[in-house]
Amino acid sequence: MNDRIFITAQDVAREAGVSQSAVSRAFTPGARIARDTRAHIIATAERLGYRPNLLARSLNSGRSNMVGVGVGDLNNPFFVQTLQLLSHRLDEAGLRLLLFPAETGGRPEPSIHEILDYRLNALILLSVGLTSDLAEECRRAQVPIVLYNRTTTNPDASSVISDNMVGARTIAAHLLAGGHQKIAYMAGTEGSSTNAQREEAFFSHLSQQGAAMPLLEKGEFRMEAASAATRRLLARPDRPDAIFCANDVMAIAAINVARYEYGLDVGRELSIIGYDDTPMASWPTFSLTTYSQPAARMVSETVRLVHNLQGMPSAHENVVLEGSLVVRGSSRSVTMKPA
Amino acid sequence: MNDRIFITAQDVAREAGVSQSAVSRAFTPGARIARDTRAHIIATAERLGYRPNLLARSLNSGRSNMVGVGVGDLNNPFFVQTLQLLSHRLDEAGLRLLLFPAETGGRPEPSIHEILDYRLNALILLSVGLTSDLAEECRRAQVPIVLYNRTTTNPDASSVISDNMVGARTIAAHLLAGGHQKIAYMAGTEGSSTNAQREEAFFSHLSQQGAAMPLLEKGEFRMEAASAATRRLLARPDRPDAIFCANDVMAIAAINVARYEYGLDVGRELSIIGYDDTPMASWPTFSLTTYSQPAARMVSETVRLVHNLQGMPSAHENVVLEGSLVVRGSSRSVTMKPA
DNA sequence: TTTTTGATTGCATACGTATTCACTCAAAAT
DNA sequence: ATTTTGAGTGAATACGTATGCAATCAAAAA
Repeated sequence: MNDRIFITAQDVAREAGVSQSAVSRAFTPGARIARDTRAHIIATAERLGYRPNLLARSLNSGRSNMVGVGVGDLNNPFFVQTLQLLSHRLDEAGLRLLLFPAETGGRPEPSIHEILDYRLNALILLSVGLTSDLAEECRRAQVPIVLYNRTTTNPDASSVISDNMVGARTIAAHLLAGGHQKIAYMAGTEGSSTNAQREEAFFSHLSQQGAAMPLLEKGEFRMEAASAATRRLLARPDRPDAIFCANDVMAIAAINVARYEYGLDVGRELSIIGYDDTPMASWPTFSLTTYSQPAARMVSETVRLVHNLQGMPSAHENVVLEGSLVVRGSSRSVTMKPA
Repeated sequence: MNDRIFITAQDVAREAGVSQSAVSRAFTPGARIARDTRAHIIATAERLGYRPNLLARSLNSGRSNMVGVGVGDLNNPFFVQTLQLLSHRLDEAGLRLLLFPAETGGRPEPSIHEILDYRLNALILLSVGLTSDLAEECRRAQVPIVLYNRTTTNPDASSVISDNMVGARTIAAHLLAGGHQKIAYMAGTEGSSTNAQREEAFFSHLSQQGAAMPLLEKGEFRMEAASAATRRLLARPDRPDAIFCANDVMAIAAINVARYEYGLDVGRELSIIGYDDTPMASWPTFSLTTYSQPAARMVSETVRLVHNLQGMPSAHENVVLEGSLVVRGSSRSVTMKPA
């Protein structure tokens, strides 16, 4: 069927007058082989244009040195940033990144099943929910799971998140300090731990402080849904004076709608706050107040987990990092006098 | 070293009372095997939790069904969009996407060398220049190359681009029709075919029409460089009344600087035009006039090429697709009366 | 009834590398 | 001079699958 011809270790061995084992050893750091022999073999290999077949190596060693990375929504710059960092960090760690679309329209992709059969060192899910089916399948395929920006109660998976409770409470406090009277929460994907934690902490902090129950709309972490949600909020007679959006993408959609469809002065008439601190948030057009997730550290922790899970597949860990509030112009910080 | 234990075809064979070949055939569509035998084997396999080892399969067949995708700058939404489309299309085609960072600070990554040893079906470079060294290396590794959004004179590579000459000329004509007197061109990465074609066509069309030679600044296709370039242009005594930026990212940087640092009314006092038609371009804040590159079709063509190159590694092709001008508010279309 | 056909199946081997084991031989220790 | 040591090497085998080849056997053709 296939007629591609490659130079193998056998060929090099023949040409160099040694055994195939010797060639293998010449390319294995720390293997027992004489200085001169190695030099000679390397030279011959170079001359013949030999390259070790990584598939064969992986098959032999039982691991592919590849990490599967499932991503849900690349329209979210936070995940693009993460993916970028991840590709570099994994690269530095000598691991290859197998990217696959994790869900299309909410349903998990079929390809994820096939991916697992590559003897992956680990599976990283970027903001993708973990079904128990998938967890079970990974267990059987002996592929450790690391959730990024999601948690789970499943003990068979690790996770790396930032402290959503603290973040949401900090934002609630910031809004109260700004003297906002009518606050709204724009929720992300229902059922995601990320949204659940932010929503829960936001509502409970407001309630603890004796503030009114916030309005609630669903934006699914996505631009279009968030635009629609914003319209519903702003069309109300008792229009809110502050919206906390569960991520930056929705916040930017909200700003666009508020400013260009309702002519509102965002930051004065209406405060809008996001979550993530995406690069765009700092652009002057948006100047978005938001809660920064430490992407670089989150990625570092993720890669560390992947490494740790190599030896001990069951050494699962749930990492929670601290973020920080970034105040910009889209929210007012001090109470305004009534007009 | 490694103690992971997997169920192999051998195990299934023993359990089902058949040979290993039979098991293999049971999982190979179109193989000669009896209906009942197959059913029995599949059932046994299911029961034991058997999954075929794709590494072994790839080693045997000589191709990994993986495609390497090298990406330079994920800060550019056009490539994010492309990556997104690509991940779905490749998936549908039964191919896996091996993502790797193609260049860090201008220099190609070392990992690209290692990637090639995975018996890739093809290597796709997203807006990354092809050095002759790399081309040679791919030739030896027998991995066909497809350049996306770049061309090359190298006959060992295919390419998919949109017609940059037509695009740039169309924009030049649009600016002239708008009565602009002092036009500037903000260049992308020097030495890239993409920039070369746009620059060449833009300049030559203006010159053919008897317009003045445009100003030239370099923005490297990147936001920060573009902001700096915009400042240099707008600080001039003979400030331009139009800037054609060689991509959307730079155009948006230019809008931000013009509007928030120089207080200019973009679209009236200063026309700014981009290239790509990134999702952001249509946001009301920017309302960017730009030239649309047909990402979906470009990706389809790319995947088609990857398929075609399977059998005939030398059947290289250079595909050029048509784009279209998208006029929005950031440029004026009609001549304005002098104030 | 004999021959032909064609569908199933197992055996053996290939894919290309890493690694264990046993062996050789020179240097060091006794 | 003899034993011990240890470095260096090759032969053999394992990793898990796919497939060419030959063998088997029942059905169909003669």
